[in-house]
Amino acid sequence: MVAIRLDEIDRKILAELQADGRMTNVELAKRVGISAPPCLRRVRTLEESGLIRGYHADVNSRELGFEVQVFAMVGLESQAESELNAFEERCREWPLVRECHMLNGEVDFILKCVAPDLSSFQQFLTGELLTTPNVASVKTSLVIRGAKDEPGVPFDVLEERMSRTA
Amino acid sequence: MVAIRLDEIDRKILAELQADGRMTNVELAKRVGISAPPCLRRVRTLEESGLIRGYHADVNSRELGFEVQVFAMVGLESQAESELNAFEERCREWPLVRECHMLNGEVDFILKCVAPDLSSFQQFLTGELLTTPNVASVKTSLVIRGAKDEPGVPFDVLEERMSRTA
DNA sequence: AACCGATGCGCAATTATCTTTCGCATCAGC
DNA sequence: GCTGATGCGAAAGATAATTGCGCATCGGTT
Repeated sequence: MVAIRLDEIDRKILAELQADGRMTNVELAKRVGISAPPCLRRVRTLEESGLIRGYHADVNSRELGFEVQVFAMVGLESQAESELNAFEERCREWPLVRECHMLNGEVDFILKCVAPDLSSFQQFLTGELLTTPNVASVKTSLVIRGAKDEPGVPFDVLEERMSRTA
Repeated sequence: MVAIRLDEIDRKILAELQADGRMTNVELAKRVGISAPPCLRRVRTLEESGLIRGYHADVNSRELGFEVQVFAMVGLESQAESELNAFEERCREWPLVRECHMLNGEVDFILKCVAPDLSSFQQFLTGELLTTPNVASVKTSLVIRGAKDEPGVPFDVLEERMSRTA
């Protein structure tokens, strides 16, 4: 993963593909103001550099049958590095856990979970999470409703910064 | 948004496009075991039904210059519906706030934020979030490191459920 | 049991897009 | 003012998307 120098065209490409990852290359090229071949080369470079990690369809989880979304705050008994790694590895194995972030402050981890219904989440909570060794405390909060869920990063903030730096 | 009956092929399509949203239709068709034309028709139907909300490139935010990721727990003075809506609307306008979920329990909202660096987050926190009317308390937690960040939903859990129902 | 409309498949042909190759322009460093 | 590196655009062949159409299957009906 080499550090890449991005020009404005690259940033536009990223912004466009973040907004619509299935855009055709010719459409993308048109929007960023270059022809298709160099545009494709830039996209490939961005992919290979790791700046673009992948492309994902944004699936409506509720419609699909995942009615429940929960944030879980987890505290561990021991914060030794090996214990932290062990817990993270567990999280990677649990399909209902979609995100796991280590935090500063009183809580060690925050988990974003989904589940088909409350009872299957409770089952996961009591049967899996709470019985995991080294887990000291778990506080869960149900998502009542979602107000905003934007994927990725705000490119307008980035552009603003770039123009100030330049 | 009509309720759609999904068969196994549809679920496979969703799973594949969630994993790789830029897959060509012919490749997708091959993987789910039908020919290209009906596969494309199914994808269009899934898009129109709202089950597929869109496609997004997964951009490496840290590489791009967003070094800081923060979870903010927000409590409001008043939880009247109009006040809740007003706060949600504010969140939608803040580019640094990527997600905003209303929670049950002591905290009213959880916000997932990104920022280029700590100082620009502090600036947002003190200059915007904390000065917003009706905001009673904000507790922030910096993400030390990310352990898991899977987009979308676990289709294997879904398949399991379906087979039990059938 | 035979009919029949609805649904959904695959094949084939057309159109659009992707991808490679090549030559040319620009620019930094010497 | 030379020279190598970089990146552009045009053209062409390969691949994929998209449309039209005929056929099979499946329920519901007579």
